[in-house]
Amino acid sequence: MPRPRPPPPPPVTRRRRTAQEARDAILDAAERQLVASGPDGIRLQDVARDVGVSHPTVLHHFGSREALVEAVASRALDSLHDDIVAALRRAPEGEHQVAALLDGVCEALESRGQGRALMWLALAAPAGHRDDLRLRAQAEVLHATREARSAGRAMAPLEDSQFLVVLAASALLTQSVLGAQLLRGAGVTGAKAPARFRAWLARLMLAHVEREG
Amino acid sequence: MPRPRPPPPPPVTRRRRTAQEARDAILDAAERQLVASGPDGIRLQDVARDVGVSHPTVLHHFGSREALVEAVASRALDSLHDDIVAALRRAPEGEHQVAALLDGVCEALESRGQGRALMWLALAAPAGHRDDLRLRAQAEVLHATREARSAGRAMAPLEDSQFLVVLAASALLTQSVLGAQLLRGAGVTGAKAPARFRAWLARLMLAHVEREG
DNA sequence: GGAGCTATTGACAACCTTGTCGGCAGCTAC
DNA sequence: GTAGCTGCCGACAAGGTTGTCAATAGCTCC
Repeated sequence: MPRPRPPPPPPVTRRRRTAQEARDAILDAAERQLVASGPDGIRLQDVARDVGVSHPTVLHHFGSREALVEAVASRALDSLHDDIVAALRRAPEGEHQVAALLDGVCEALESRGQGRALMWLALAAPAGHRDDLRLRAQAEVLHATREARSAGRAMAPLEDSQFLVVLAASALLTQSVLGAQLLRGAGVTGAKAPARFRAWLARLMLAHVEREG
Repeated sequence: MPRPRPPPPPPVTRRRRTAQEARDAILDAAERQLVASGPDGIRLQDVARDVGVSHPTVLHHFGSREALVEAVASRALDSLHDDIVAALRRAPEGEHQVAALLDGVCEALESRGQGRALMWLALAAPAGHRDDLRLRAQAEVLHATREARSAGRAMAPLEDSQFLVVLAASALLTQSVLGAQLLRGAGVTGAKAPARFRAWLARLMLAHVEREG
């Protein structure tokens, strides 16, 4: 007779969510952990406490820690991708197009720490496992725009547009991870330094495009 | 009488290093772990096994895991800084100066995974703890060079040089972490893609400097 | 009101990690 | 050779992690 009645359990009333609500809440908490401490920093106990459930509940919904990490990583990358696509679509026409575009992507990378999440995952990935940065389409759009503008004049090769996209992605991603740290390290001061840097980068890219076609 | 003689220990002959040799070997192993799995991935047991000692030996030499991580991080960052300074000094004069410089810094970042180590540490750092990227001196050297060249003509502000250095650092660092992943994601193919990208970046920077003074 | 489904839970197990401790064993100096 | 310093080790402790399981308790449907 092993303890037929454990000490009368405190008459707490359990909250019962739908499976979807529970999964979402758990993913939210896990994503915060991912951004803050990386995939290895995701602890079932912490996530559970954050959501207000016990850790077996997390396992009930995701099966294993590994599956949870996979789920949160997929969701974060998809959401980042969607945000970036939305930012690109939102970019206005005209002179300040590039600057606004960079600002939009920057917002997508930094608003919820998605840039950090991406970098964590890239570092932790077992040697090129996640290789879908999905920049190809953006490079092609940029190149098509340049072709339309050039109107038959000398035209830079496709690789030039690809490199431009890679350069912008590198700069914005690094900014989202290192924050103002890199700028401060170089001696740039002021609260608006990141914004100034983005504007400068936009001018640099624009000048390059106008020079090279 | 608790086991006065455990099964006669296998007559292995211990290897006895000097304290310095042991510390260095342990740091080497811990650094490999740091590059591969980040600071959180450094396990005393793994490091010890890698070196060929028992884990209490590691604790004997460093006192605690935290101290070991701190030591390996400091050593890695110092070594990276030294390598980069050496690469900058080595850069030749003349037209291909910038390209060679980027190649040198790239080598310093990638040869032993130092770029990955830096990014791991930046991500894991508790909100701007390590802020010494030490780019300021390099920005100032670049600016001085430009001033000497400009010879009194219109001169870009110091911030322009600082942004240039930040941009180059971002691109090279991202390359060292994401490797060819980013380039492949943008649609760039070929084994020499990273080198081509660096050469392209060098031309871009050079063109900017010649345009802006 | 009652039955069934299932989200939820406490208790437990197995494992791994850091850290401590006493003692063993190379190396050096005398 | 032998005494001492100290690098090194086996064994153990304490705490934290993931994962299992049987049981509980909300919610919906009848």
